[in-house]
Amino acid sequence: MDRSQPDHLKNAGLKSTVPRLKILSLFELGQERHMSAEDVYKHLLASGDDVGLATVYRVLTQFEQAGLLARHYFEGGKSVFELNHGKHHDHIVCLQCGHVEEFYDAAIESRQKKIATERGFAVHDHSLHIYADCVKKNCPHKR
Amino acid sequence: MDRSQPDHLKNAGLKSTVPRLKILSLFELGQERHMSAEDVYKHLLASGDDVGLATVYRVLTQFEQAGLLARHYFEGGKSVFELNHGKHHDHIVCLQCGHVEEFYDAAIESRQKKIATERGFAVHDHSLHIYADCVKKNCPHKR
DNA sequence: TTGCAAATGAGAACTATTATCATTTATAAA
DNA sequence: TTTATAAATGATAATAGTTCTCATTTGCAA
Ligand SMILES: [Mn+2]
Ligand SMILES: [Mn+2]
Ligand SMILES: [Zn+2]
Ligand SMILES: [Zn+2]
Repeated sequence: MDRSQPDHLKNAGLKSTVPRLKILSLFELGQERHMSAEDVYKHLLASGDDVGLATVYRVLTQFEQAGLLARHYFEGGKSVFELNHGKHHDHIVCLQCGHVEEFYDAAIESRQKKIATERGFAVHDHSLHIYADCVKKNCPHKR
Repeated sequence: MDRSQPDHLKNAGLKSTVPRLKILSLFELGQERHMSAEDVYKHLLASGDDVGLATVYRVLTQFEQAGLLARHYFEGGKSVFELNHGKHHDHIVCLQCGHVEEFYDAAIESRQKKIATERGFAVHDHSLHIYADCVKKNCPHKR
């Protein structure tokens, strides 16, 4: 059986407050999969929920630490977050329209691990971002 | 025959000014390979050369656009620069000591291109950063 | 209900970077 | 060589993203 949002928070050791529930459902409703703090803040404002920007930042970081969200650092400085479904993947970011596409390649993953291990590193994590233009599709995701 | 620094600048369409020459030789002397704007600024101060911080930022960006330097966005927000020797490579960053190690893997590179192309993207560039602890070496590169 | 640690919100502070603009400088013409 | 001038510089203001501070509010357990 599915668990409710308050349970998700409780399991993460976070008490279920109004701002946390609102932010979590924003991601779970899946309107937009990858969102910056500012994106989240604006979505909340737009739906009449007034949550402080500082709270948005705090909650996003807490959710990341609790494993509910994953944070990515794309070019452009601001971090973006997405629901953490436990499946690691990498990203292609379209430089024209900002569209983000996900991929996973077992061969790339294993070569990375091999390379780092051979050199005496214990891998924590990695990021692989491909910056490109979605030419064939003629950028259907204008922003 | 090797070309002088002023020639490097001239070839890049940049006139050879004192700050530009100082910044270029800082990278060419190779004391530190990967440097942030702040790193460059501090090195210059330390050697008695007073170049404005704004100039450091401007020159680094110009050198990047001219192809003299490559810029990387590691986690932590600040960009780092290194001499662009024309050979693309990726990075392993030690989370303990900050040491940066470089690698190149043809298999990873070609899989990336294949994946992006199959999905209709024209790749501009990519970044692959592995974040790790250099355990075997017991972090010999303390910062 | 009440108690209170935890969470929140408003705004200050901070960090990295870019913009503004008066002054200086590299270079090319005279 | 001077000189003209467009480009470059440096001080500092401004901006963007994010974190910190602290007085007030709130979830929740007794
Ligand atoms: Mn994703
Ligand atoms: Mn490098
Ligand atoms: Zn990956
Ligand atoms: Zn690569």
